[in-house]
Amino acid sequence: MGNKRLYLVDATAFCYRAFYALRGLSTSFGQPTNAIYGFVNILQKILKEEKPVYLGVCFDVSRATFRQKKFNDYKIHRPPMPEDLVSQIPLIKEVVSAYGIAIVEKEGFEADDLIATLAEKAKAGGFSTLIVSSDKDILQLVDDDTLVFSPHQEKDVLYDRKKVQERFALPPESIPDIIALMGDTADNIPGVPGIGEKTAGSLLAQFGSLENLLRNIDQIKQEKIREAIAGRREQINLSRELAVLDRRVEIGFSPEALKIGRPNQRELYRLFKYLEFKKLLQGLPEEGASLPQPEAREISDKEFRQHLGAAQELFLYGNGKGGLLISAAGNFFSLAKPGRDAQEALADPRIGKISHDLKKLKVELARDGVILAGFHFDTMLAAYLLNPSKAAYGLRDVAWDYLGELPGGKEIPPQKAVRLVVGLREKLESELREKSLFKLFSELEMPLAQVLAEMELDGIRLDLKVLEKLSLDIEGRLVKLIEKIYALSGTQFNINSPKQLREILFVRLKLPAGKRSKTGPSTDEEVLRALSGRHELPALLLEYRQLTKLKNTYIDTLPALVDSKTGRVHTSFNQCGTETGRLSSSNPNLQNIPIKTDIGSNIRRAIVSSGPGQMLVSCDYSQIELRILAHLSGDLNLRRAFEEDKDIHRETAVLIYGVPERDIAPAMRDTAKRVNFGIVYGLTSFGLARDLGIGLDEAQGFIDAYFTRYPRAREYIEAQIERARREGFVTTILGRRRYLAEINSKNQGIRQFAERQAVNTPIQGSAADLIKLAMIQIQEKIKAQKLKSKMILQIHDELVFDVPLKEMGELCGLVKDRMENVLKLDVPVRVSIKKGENWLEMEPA
DNA sequence: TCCCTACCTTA
DNA sequence: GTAAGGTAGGGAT
Repeated sequence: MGNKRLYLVDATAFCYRAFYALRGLSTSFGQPTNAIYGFVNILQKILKEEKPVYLGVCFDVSRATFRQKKFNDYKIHRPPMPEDLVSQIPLIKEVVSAYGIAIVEKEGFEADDLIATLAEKAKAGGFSTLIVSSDKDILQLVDDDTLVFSPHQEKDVLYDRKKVQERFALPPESIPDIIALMGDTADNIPGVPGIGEKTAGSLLAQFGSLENLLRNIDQIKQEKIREAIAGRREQINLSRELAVLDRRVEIGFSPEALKIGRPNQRELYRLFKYLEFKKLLQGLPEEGASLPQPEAREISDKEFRQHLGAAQELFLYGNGKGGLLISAAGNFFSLAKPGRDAQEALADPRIGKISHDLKKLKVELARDGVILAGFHFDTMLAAYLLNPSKAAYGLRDVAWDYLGELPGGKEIPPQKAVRLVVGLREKLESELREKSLFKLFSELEMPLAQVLAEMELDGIRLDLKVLEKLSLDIEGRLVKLIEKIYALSGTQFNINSPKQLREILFVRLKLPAGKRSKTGPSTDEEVLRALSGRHELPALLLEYRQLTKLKNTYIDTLPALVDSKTGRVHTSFNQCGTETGRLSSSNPNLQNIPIKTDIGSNIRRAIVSSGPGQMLVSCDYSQIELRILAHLSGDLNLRRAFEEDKDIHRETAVLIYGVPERDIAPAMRDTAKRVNFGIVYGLTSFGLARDLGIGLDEAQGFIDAYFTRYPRAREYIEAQIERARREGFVTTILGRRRYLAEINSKNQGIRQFAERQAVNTPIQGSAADLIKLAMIQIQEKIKAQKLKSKMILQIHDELVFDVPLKEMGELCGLVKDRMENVLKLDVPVRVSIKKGENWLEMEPA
């Protein structure tokens, strides 16, 4: 055969598949794009892997196909193409054309028939054909010159005669016979009930052909199948006719017409930009890449002062090598290494610094001994406040969202980056002002960024000896534990693998499976605890899990993160890592150091003050979220409880059980405590029942009682949900926003999740506002009073300080004052203070 | 090497 | 029932 190969793609089939596989993808203005995205990905895969020269993309034009005319029932039961898919078809065709690829379609014919015809004609023209399709009935076309490629998530399959034979035990010619028996849901061809791929195959193998089978129905051994086939002769014959593809559609075939032309990059860029396909855009050459940009001239430190002039603002972007790209007073220039004059300007708080992620820049510059101060405008933080729910806040992401520019390539050239920052600053500032977020931005997040940079740079001292000893202890316990686990299991396996563990527990030991995870029976803590009464193994597994978790996550990991220069660990506080306004911490995450179990909390003994004569001080907000609920809702009973300095959980127990305080048993207080927690999370009867291990009715009873006694808490909760529905977002005490797009979802589960977020976000976010503001003021005071104390950690409602003994009194006083009085709430705010040599052994200060 | 799932740690 | 980050396994690449 000729060495030229024709590629034919069944576009309609892939559009359907992508449409149902990638639910929910659409542009910001509501154009669904899931089918387009899925199709383009398949197309790119073919282009990349096969490098076709001749390629045709075939579409159905399905109004009154010849099949419908011929067979009245055909596809009349099939619902019309969904509206959201219909709207994507023209766009897919535009993309295909932009790639320089021919579209094949003919009024009244399906893609399958066009493919059958073209493959037939290609043969005569000396081409071999590779059909790209996931349809079963296309396999009837497979022969020596015609192959079918079926791209699949797990495994692509290339069908030749042998492969078809392997799968169906029959040659390609028999495919219509198979479909006549088993049906084809994708094509709405009815099958015989009870007959699937296997039965159809074995029947046909036995009788040779459908025709022969129908002639000798009485020879079918299984009674049920015999009767089913006998009763459907007519339908089976019709189905077979439907399954046979038409290889003689009147269509011209000129191979040259299917030769791929030059892709129109501009058109692809326009389409992908319109469709908001960021990843695909990055694969294209950058728009205007050929246009030269004015060069940012490298200047010496001597020239710096001239270029700076009287500028009060500096736009900065790090080049990653300690150098800087700078824009000042409209001049663009670069600085290989900041000299004396430049360093002075960088450290001068009166000269405002503008960049994307100033905290990171400050930390990087500090490594070279360069001080950065005067944080003025951070485009990353601005974008975060405008919408804290974005997946990423890199310069590329923000430039795309607010300037519609998508810098290509892996890294944005610093030259380009500083220009983007200049453009973004103006745009973002006006949006912040429009949404009344500018004050929160400039008076809270901007100064906080500087505080966080200082905390990161200071770092935390570890006592490595403590960790070393813990590691050895645990190692020893694990060795014995593993031995016992293997013995009880009767085999050695990877205990860390939930998959293998599942096999041991539920197959080998035949223990009863509990709840299911996505992939099978769960082996999580709850399940293991439930099983621990029936067998020795689950309890050992729980201990194993706890010990390996502690060892791998903390004990053996923390020492590796000690900086060799400073001898300390320097966590990163992520200022745009949460949707509520909280901080997050990583590398290492010091916000989830164990405390709840004895064995775990030992790790805290390794987190120590910076030296002799220093102590750690931990300052904790008491019940801050419930106090904020009391403030925001104005509920009288909640407010009174805090004003009278009551134990809030006890008080809640009194109210929901309706008994005097002296009759509140510890278990009752505990129940009330869980209800209080639940309220803050957007309580449901289902969730509370699960947590308390009680029935739904009983849980609902507690919730009803709660809201009867705290009526304005209920009003507040309803008002938040209502607000989110009406305006699309909720806000915190300082006006921080979180958009909740799914609050009006038609899917009940999704909608209710958004409702719980609407309840929780103002509370959690307001608490975050409060502590962030306190951190700024505390840092100011520490500096103003020239204290040596350092704020080293924030754990959502707790601040940790490293304090010289002689500053203890002063520091504790100022911290307590700022934390408690930073904002005036309608209820008192309480902070408790503990001190100690390490973060575990602490006593009240 | 990258991505997803399962599990577990915190407030 | 809210909000995070980290590790390991395992499969796709």
